[in-house]
Amino acid sequence: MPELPEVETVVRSIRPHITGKTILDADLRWARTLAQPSPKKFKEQVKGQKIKNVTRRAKYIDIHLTDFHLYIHLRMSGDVQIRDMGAQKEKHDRLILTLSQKKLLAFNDTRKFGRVWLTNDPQSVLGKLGPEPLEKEFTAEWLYNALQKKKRQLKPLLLDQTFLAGLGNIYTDEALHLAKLHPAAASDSVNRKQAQALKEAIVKILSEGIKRNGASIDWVYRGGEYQNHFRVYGRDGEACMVCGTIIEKFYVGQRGTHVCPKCQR
DNA sequence: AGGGAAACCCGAACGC
DNA sequence: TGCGTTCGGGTTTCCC
Repeated sequence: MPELPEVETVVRSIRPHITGKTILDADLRWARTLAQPSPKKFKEQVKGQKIKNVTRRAKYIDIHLTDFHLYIHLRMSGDVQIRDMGAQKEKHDRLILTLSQKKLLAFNDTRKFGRVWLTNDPQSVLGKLGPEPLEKEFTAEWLYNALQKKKRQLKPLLLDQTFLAGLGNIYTDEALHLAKLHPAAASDSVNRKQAQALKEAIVKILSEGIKRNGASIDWVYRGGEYQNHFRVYGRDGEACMVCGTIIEKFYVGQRGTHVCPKCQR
């Protein structure tokens, strides 16, 4: 399931292959994939656009075009693939862009949760996002102050993309374990030292995920192997790698949550 | 404001 | 083996 490190992996893998190419045609295979604008307008507008660059903001893939930004959010099961012209269509393809130089860009998404936007106003898509955890703006001081201003459980707050943009369920569990903080703890109960530890844990966990090309639980295509290095995620019933206590699983804010009851108070 | 629930989806995993 | 049920993941939206 694509979280930030998986999205980063996709961006890095497609960027060198599509930058500089022109979009010749668009085949929209499931209308609801498109969040904005209408399918007809989308096709009109995207044709003839040249791909200038591919970047990432939080979990949004940002394809910079001549006059627009094409944003793709992979949500749960999405993937973006480059294929040769004439390649067989795949079962869960939602959008296929025909590119110059006989290439195709396919957005494939089994569970149909992923969405695509075409706009010349980045704010309309990204406007509400919080800071980027791997940028300089994300400091321990900022985190401490931001946590103080809220009275929410730590994990749901960290998952809130308007608070901090990029953490998903897996990496949040991992970061909280590394920082020795309990997911249900009140955000304003975290002291400066703990905020510092949490900041460092988040950066470390995300960087580690990127280094290992993502976790790929049911997202096998990229072959990420971070899943072999989970500290707590999916390890309920097994021993904590730090203290040997049995990892527990319960729900916080409707999300499956994994915790070492001894390390995380 | 924050929390809970439901909705959107499918396939894998599970129970019988 | 086959069939029905449950689960999970990211995000939005609605309700209390």
